[in-house]
Amino acid sequence: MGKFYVTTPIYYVNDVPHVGHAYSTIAADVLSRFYRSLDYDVFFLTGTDEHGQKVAKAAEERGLDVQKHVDEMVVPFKELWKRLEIDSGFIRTTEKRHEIVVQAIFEKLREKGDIYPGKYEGWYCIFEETFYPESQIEEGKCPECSREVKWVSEDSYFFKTSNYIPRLHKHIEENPDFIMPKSRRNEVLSYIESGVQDVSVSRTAIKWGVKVPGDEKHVVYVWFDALINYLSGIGYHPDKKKQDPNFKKFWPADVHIIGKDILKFHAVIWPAMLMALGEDLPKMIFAHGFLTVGGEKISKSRGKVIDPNELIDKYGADAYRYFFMSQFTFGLDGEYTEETMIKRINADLANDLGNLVHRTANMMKKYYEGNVPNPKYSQSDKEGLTRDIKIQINGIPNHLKRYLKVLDFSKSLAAIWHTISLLNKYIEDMAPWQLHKEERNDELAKVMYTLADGIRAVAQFIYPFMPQTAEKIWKQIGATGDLKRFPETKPDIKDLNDWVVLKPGSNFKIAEPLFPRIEE
RNA sequence: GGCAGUGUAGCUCAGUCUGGUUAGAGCACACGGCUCAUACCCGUGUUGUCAUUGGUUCAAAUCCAAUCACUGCCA
Repeated sequence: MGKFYVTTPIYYVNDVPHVGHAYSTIAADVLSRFYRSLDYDVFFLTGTDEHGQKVAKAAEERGLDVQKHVDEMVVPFKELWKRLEIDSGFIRTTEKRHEIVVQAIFEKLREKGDIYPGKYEGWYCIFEETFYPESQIEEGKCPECSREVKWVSEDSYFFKTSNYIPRLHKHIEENPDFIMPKSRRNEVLSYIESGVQDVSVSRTAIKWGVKVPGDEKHVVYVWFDALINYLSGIGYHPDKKKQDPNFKKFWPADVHIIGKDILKFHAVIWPAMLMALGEDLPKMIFAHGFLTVGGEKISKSRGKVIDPNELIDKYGADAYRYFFMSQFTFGLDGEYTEETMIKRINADLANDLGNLVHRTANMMKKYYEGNVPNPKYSQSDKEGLTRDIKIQINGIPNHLKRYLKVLDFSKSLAAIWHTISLLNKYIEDMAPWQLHKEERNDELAKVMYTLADGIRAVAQFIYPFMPQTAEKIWKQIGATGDLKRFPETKPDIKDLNDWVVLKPGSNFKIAEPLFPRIEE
């Protein structure tokens, strides 16, 4: 089977984790679980970016040793990922395994002449850790954060980004899926067509960072340092003899999930670095949109930070995951309100999914003491509602493969929810309570089995999105197979009797509703 | 200032590339049905000058032009 390597950005530890961080990370986790369930060998990497001026300053303000400070700051991230059922590898840029690789890469590129010494002069914003051209500066203020900028002149190493731009341009043109969505791809194309300067990759004014080998008054620029995590996290080393076998197995990355704000670093500088190293480029860089509140970007300075922990406390991890994956188109901005979240939880999770499982459980108890009956599908089931259900379920795996290939999470969930609606409608149309009253036992057994097995399929479909709920359902319906093995599409449905997956006799229990309705 | 994108039902959006049956979905709302269920589910229905104006065409939400509003990237 194939391999799949997915990454999120590594998050800057100066922030407390917010919904934006969780958004990228959940998306990556869904992909990672999905491909695992298809039997791919999956590596999912997230982590934290812990170097840079801002971090050192924050530590100083707290009167703490910087390493100690970052050791503390990383904790809320790890805890949040645990709560959200994020199943990933984790890298910190202050780890030895990372720093060694950064230095080795720096050294290799310097020997190659791709990194050369020079002088950097310009307006610099300490907060953003970015230089800005004269034209963007108004009244000495940073165009991003409006803090004061300083004129800085310092020795610096430069990376010959410009060398690789023609090749990069060609690569982007020839690989339409390299930068997604398309609007971002156009942005990058027009940006590199306007001319790209070599980037400064070291600082002398900063101490907290990876030391430049052989020139220790320099520290490696945070972005150069940070991007390398995608390699160091899977055991890369420029010296092939020092590489971990994992690297060969997983590189190139199948998708880097990023926010649209860091597109240029990932779509221009990063590929240039990889070309300089002679490594393959990632297959896809997907820049998702921002979550907005009141139409504005969520930001600390505007006081619009939303703490994921609060929402998880109130609604649970799976409802959280479901809401953010279903509500927004991944490449576009999306407006967040808690009211919408409550609506979606009630309508989709409580009414549709939760109630489907619950009502089925009740009938199963009433008619069969909770033991899933053995169906006898007959000739007449070659058409009609039961077959419709089977066909619908049979189509889902391919839908999901197609949608998730382009990171369309909301369409994926919509397809699954369409199945859930059909199952609810199936109950209505077949009216098991009538069949029971009239003692049409064969028909009743067939309907109840179809429901139970339909729920089994739904549990497997939602597993990548809502692992806890899938587990709960799996247990509740008494399934014994592997929940985490994605059901494959059957090429042909000739005889429904060939399609008995959930074992008849399984004990389908009544349990607490999966998602209680939220009353406002 | 340059380039790009967006503007469709009360809300969130699909449809636009490759013009062509009465413009769709979900939510919300109204009515009806059902009763196994978490007052749930099922059915039916309402609402749209498809941003504006003009053009091309037998035919435009879809193509073209201009305008307005908002957004992004660059300067």
